[in-house]
Amino acid sequence: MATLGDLERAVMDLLWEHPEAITANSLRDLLSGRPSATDTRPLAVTTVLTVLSRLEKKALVERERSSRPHRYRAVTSRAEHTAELMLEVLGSAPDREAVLARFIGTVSEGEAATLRKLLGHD
Amino acid sequence: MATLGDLERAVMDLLWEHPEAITANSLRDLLSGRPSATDTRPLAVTTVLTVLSRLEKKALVERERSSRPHRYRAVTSRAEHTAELMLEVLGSAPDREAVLARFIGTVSEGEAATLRKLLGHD
DNA sequence: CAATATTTCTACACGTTGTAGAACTTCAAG
DNA sequence: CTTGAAGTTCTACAACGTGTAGAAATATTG
Repeated sequence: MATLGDLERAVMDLLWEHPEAITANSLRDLLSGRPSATDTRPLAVTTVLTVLSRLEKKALVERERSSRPHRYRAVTSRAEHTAELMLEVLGSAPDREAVLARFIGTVSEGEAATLRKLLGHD
Repeated sequence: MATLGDLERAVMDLLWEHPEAITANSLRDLLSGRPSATDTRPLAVTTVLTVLSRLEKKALVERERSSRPHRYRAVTSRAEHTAELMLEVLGSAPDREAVLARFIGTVSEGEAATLRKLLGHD
């Protein structure tokens, strides 16, 4: 699972916020409105299409080829994706428990409470 | 915090296994012995030095410039490093708790037990 | 000092990402 | 059907990171 570039990331963020599939043109408009794009020339649609293709190849995005302006949607939710990334990072460690210990030591108290709840029963 | 390439990773793995600072030449030898290097020409020591410099720039490695063949050591333990990476991934999520929920749902029962212990008191 | 070991510089190939024009395809209006 | 607009795919290139290492500079040691 490769890591995302800035634009790919921005596109994914938009797709994650949009439950319904969305067109490349809409995405371009949304991208133009985002903070980091102020005072920059709006992206060409082809640019957006290129990153969408790449994201599709990475299996992060799915497209409806049926509807004419193709519509794109994220394959997984951001939470799922992020959790997968975390597991991927953790997975490569031979000392998983030590990692978890460090990790736990850093989350906020509120989150620790959430974790306790999630782990609750046993 | 950038992500590591294969060789950078291999070097870090060796440094993490070696508590004492170690020279580039030793590292080259160790690298030649590792599984993925069988039937490959051994790396040039300059190659190892290059990646060590890059790792130093990334603040993952520290070198003793005092001793003549410089000696290198990892700045943090692998567990620390991995935990930091996990936090970095998690940090970029606006829905941290949802991510944690997914995450918890995937760790093994043994690890869940460890987590409970770590979160133990409340 | 001269030979040798070590380190730093410089270089290049290859893959990824941002970026977009050119060329091709499809669809709707006439 | 034809044609033009809208949409999609191809092709390209620059910038950057990484693997790789020779050349050049520097330090050690005999």
